Amino acid sequence: MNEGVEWALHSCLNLSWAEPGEAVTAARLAAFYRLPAAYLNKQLQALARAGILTSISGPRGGFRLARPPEKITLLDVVVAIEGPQDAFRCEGILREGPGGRPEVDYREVCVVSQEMRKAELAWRRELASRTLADVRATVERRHPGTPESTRDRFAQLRT
Amino acid sequence: MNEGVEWALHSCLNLSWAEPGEAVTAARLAAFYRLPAAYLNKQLQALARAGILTSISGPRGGFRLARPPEKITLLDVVVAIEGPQDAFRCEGILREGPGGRPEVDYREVCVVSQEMRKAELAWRRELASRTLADVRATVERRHPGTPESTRDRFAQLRT
DNA sequence: GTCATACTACTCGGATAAGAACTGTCCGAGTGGGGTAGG
DNA sequence: CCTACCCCACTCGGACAGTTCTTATCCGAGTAGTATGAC
Repeated sequence: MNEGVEWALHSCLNLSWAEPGEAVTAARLAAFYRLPAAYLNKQLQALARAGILTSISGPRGGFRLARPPEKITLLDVVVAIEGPQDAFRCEGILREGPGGRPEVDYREVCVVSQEMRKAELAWRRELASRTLADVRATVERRHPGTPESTRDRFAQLRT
Repeated sequence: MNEGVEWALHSCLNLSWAEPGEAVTAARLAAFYRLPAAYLNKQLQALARAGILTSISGPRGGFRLARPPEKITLLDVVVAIEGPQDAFRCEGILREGPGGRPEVDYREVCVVSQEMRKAELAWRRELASRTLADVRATVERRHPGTPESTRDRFAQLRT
């Protein structure tokens, strides 16, 4: 799985702690964890294309969450970065086997493919059941000072 | 996920239908689905290293299952090909953040990492609950002629 | 006829390239704010 | 003093290289079977 997934999840989390209505630039989000700014920008663009973030150009621009954290699941973020295709690639191997028919969709017929999809569905279901708000609440319960310190860090990085 | 996973799963399944005690060469397993023989051989080597297959050199050599299909889970095969590491790479991003400590294992502390691991565990659990024997039984129920036709194919490919 | 031996063909195993995907970097288009000059 | 305009700095966005991982290929080490010759 792409490394950008980790960056995207943490960046979304940090954005959820930003001042309401405030846009945070990719440079500041990157400085938070000493990440390469231009590359993080690329990932944030993907999140914007997926409708998870809104991007604002120009001075005072940056990114902010496009909808409340309760409406953003971890699966949304993962799919935005990784793409919607399944991790297990069923290349229709049976099509090349004996008695294979080109017109058959072997993702539906192949038992191996079905089992792999079932497992992947369990993974997706788990990710879809957790929202950004859930994660944020857990973090705040364990480390109550996080929201304030995050806002402070952003303010400090504003130069 | 590597394409070799699909090849490995189907090859193991085909091996489970081979004559008991018969070793099938990588070339024949590859010809079954018109796969590149040398590369499939590489995947089969990984399965052998993982203890799923036994490899025999020389004439009349090849691969066969190292243990009965009831004792081989889909997870075993996936791990043998993909490696044991998690798909979600937690690079300890928090270590570089404010107040990060180098000695902390952030896979245990980071809430994001925990949620991702939980999802991945669900995936692994699903794969571990299905054995090669289960898949084989399902295939035989839907297509009763498969065992015989598979053996015929192997015999035909023996030249 | 039997046995030992050397040979040959066959298979796995790891070392070696080609290709694709991920990671990282750069510069241009667009935008909003602030300074400035005029009324 | 107020307003309109212009310039500039700032940010995203997509186009452009470097590196790692996946995919594919090849040749050598080892082995089992077989043919051959001697006894």
